[in-house]
Amino acid sequence: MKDYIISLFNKLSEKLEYIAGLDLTFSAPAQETHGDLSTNVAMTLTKKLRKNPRQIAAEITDALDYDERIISKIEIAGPGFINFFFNPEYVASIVPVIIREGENYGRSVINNGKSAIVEFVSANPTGPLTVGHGRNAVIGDTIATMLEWTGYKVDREYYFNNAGRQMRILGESLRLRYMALCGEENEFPEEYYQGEYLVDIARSLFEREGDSLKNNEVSFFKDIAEREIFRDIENTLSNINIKMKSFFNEHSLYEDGKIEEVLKSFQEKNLSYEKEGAKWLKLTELGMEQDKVMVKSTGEPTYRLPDIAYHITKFEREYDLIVDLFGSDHAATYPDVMAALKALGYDTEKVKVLIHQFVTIMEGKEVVKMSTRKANFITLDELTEEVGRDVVRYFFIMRGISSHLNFDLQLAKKHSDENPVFYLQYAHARICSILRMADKEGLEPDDSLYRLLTAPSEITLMKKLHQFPGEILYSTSGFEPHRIANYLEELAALFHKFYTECRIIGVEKDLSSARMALAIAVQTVLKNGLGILGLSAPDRM
RNA sequence: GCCCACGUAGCUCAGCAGGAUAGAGCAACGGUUUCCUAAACCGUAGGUCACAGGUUCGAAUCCUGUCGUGGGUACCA
Repeated sequence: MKDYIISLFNKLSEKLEYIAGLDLTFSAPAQETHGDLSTNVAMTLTKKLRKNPRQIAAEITDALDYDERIISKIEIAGPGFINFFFNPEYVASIVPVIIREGENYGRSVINNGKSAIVEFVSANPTGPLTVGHGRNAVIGDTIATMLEWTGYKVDREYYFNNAGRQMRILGESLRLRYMALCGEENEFPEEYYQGEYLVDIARSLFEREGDSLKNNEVSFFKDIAEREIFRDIENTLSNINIKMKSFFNEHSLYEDGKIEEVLKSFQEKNLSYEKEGAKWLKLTELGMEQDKVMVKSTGEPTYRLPDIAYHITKFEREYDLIVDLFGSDHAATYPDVMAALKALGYDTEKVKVLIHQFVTIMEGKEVVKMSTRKANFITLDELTEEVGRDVVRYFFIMRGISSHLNFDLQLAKKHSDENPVFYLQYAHARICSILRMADKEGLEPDDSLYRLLTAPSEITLMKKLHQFPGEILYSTSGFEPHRIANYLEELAALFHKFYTECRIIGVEKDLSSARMALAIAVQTVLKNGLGILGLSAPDRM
């Protein structure tokens, strides 16, 4: 609908010069009496034209040449809004369109031929994924799907680091657990990984191999811990419907010599220096506040160097769009990396860094502090088992990524039936049920009869259906997956209202067929939308 | 101290490319089923959009400051 109005104004700019090049905005007014779409152009032009806004609005509307089959009325209201009213018949013509496009309704081709990589989760394999990682996982996966719906070919990637201090401690933790089973008394240090999962791994090792592994090095145990934990992580992700295309090991950057290459490039560009035995990156020269260490005096690189090298591989893999999704605890790290990449000549415009805020876990009124090392966490698996995949996914996607999220575990467990996700799924199940029933009655849908759909609740419902493709585009360009969830809730509400006001079965036959077609259109959009969010669309509940 | 995000109904949160009377769910109260699924629908009540300035014809939305919350500010990632 908006597209049509925009095309009108584009044509208009030939007649009225001052329209050309304007940043036009059209929005759906809050009140129905204000029309279907509204624009404030006239008000924004008052200064430039030195005229009364209503006068300008009149000038514009007089010059507009529109198709009366599409627009029924244009009026000037309030301080100078121009309100457009659409012809109900045009609104209803969306039904056959949706039925024709089916599972593709809402997809667009604007990014066809382009490729994107979305990096997310990226938790180091030191323990099971927690509820905290869940938000990252679900947001990342949904954004990837949204990008696919606009035409991108998308790769989902998980980046991890299996070297360094934390992993050594992990290996040592497992070794100690194992040695204890072999009968060797030991003290388990407080700073080691306390989690039960390591005890489990140790136990299965002992059951399989007895005490024959006693003399192995720490690295042997580290490898085992890593392998087992990764298996667990992949399983956890698959439980909430997430499949990574690739797992990128930081260590490979050393083996390929990428790290060395980056160091050399910085040296060549005179962007690094040595001080106190460490190698520093001249970030101050790139406009940052202070220089940072790239290689510690111990010879180990800090996260910056591999992060830079890793991003270079993304550029070398020739993605058109590079999306990084981090929790706010990583917010401080990426500006350094971006500045460095830019200095090395990479087009950082392609990189979109998304920062989501943390989930605060509440147990009633108590805040639950989680730490993988201290093992006082709630795993994502536990949560999924408790409330189900759909609820987990919906919970993490339904709010804006920049808002802090409170998650009351007691509430989630107790009132899981009241989760809004059921509201959406119920609307879908209800439609399926009606269609089953109608089929039994020998009724058939007929989308060519859409002109019969004129009831107010039908019209508002169909206007909502019109908005779906635009909503996807808008949500995707702003990386705002929660908007899809909000949209679907509104659509479901309008359907439920339609359901209570209009009967599908038991009315005149043609009207019945037209309403069945409308129901199918709603079902299609719900299913497509739920699919984008990674949720199931049940046939019955 | 400095940097980032956030502060909207009792609770959890939408709205924030400036627009017309600030919304939803839950919780509270009341109503709707001889009729396609009541996991639904309708209604009542609930607000100084943290606070104070500023920009604007117009601010929950943009800017500045204050307060509060979370995160960061390491030769941890």
